[in-house]
Amino acid sequence: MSDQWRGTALTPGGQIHFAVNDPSNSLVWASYQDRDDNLKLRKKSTFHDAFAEYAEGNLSAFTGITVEQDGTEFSASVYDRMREIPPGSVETYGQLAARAGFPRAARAVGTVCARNQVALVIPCHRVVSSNGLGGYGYGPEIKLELLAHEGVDY
DNA sequence: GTGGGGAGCTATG
DNA sequence: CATAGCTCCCCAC
Repeated sequence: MSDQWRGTALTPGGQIHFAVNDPSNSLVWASYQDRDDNLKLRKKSTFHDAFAEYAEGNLSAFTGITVEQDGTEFSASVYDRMREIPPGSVETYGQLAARAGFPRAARAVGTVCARNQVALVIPCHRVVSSNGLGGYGYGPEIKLELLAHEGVDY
């Protein structure tokens, strides 16, 4: 905690708050819902730039940034596969589970998504259910806004 | 189209 | 061990 800092940025889904681990220069938290920590605030960084670029339409602005998030092998694999989904397209929970090596673990993908600490950069919003939009931690409106921004209508 | 039930896999208490 | 979760599929109405 002591070697982290925080920032905010405006994205299509609204104001996002994030935290960066300083030594590793990696994103450890990003959320549309603010939290109460006492990290020092920074106003400029490559992370701010990436969010701004994304908002301006460079949908691949996050490819260069590294993310750190604890979890199991399964969740790590799910997050990896998720980042491979190109902006502008979506994949179902089931398809993602299959690519992660567990064809019947669609629901487990949902659980992992629900506990994702790094919204937007780990693109849970690109994972939809087989019969519709599926859920989203910050509400379906934000999920739809993000997809619309990426050129997907749902 | 609706609704119920169960399979299946992980995460958390 | 039990239960919940951003699911899926199938089978009846």
